[in-house]
Amino acid sequence: MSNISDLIEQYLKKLLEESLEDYIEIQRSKVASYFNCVPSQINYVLTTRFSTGHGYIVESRRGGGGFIRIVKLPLDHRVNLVLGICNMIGESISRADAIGLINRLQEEELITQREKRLMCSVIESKLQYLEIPVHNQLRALLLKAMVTAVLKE
Amino acid sequence: MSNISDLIEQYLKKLLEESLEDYIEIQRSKVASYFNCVPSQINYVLTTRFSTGHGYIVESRRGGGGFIRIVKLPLDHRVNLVLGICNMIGESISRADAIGLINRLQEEELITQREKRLMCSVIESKLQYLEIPVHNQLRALLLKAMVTAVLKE
DNA sequence: ACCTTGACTTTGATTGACTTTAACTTATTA
DNA sequence: TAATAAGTTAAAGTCAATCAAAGTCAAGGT
Repeated sequence: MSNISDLIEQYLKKLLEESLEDYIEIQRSKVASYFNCVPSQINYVLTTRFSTGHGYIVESRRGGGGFIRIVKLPLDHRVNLVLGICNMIGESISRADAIGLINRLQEEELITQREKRLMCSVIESKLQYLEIPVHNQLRALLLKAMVTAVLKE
Repeated sequence: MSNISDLIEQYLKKLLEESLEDYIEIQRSKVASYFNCVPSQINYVLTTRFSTGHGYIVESRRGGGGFIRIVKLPLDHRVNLVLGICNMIGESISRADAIGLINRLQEEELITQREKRLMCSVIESKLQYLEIPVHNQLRALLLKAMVTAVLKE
């Protein structure tokens, strides 16, 4: 215990709990200097403890007035389902499997018809520049991003 | 997060919303002194947040009695809508412009909050690990596919 | 294995010096 | 006197420098 990363993790989770919203906005440099560490340490904590796999979404903006926003996904069974789905998708997925999964989501009424069309259009768009293996990875990446995004609420 | 540019953006959008017309006319120097910033800051906001990519047209006149007119393009003529938007997107689009366009679609209530989040997640997903040389082109491709999927009907 | 650090990169915002344009005012000329 | 040219002032435009973040990555530490 009490390595800096754990302390920062606890600190951020406390902030999230105290927040009236389901998210917090921090400044990387502020948090870093509060903990007397280099700024990139914050990135380390974010990627190791606040990934989508852990039920968080991290957004940010650089430049003057930049910030990092940490969104906590509500942990109802729907979300668990989707986290499970993300796990299922893994690093790579075929076109057919992706479409199948999207159809499932729609049958379960987790997404609307329009959202299904939208997601399928992404999966099926002709990415003529890419090699096949990269294509499967790209699909997985995009699909997970999309599934996560529709839940974030 | 209270950088001046964001505040100016909000201010102008509010003016546009309150306006009875589909445009507003401002004086650069007035707005600048209202926000206590240099006049060219207004230009920065206009080019980064009110580009045609974002669905606005900016016209102006210099000299005595000069002004800047910001026209909000109605994105609502269903028939040519998809074609027009795809045209706007072109072969290549920056991350910022893509997000701006998606925001416009939502403001115009052509897409829902969830659909917006979904689309943004695609645009913002971290593709950097896959070695794709042409991010801007890929973005354009995906965005056009999504717009078409969700708006054609 | 996980954590910590720091050099380097990328993105975004702010500023100010300089340029261009348009309207107004005054002087000059047919 | 009316038309035109020249000068003055009041805008807006451009661009490059600088500042202010956050991101990446790899090397080293525990």
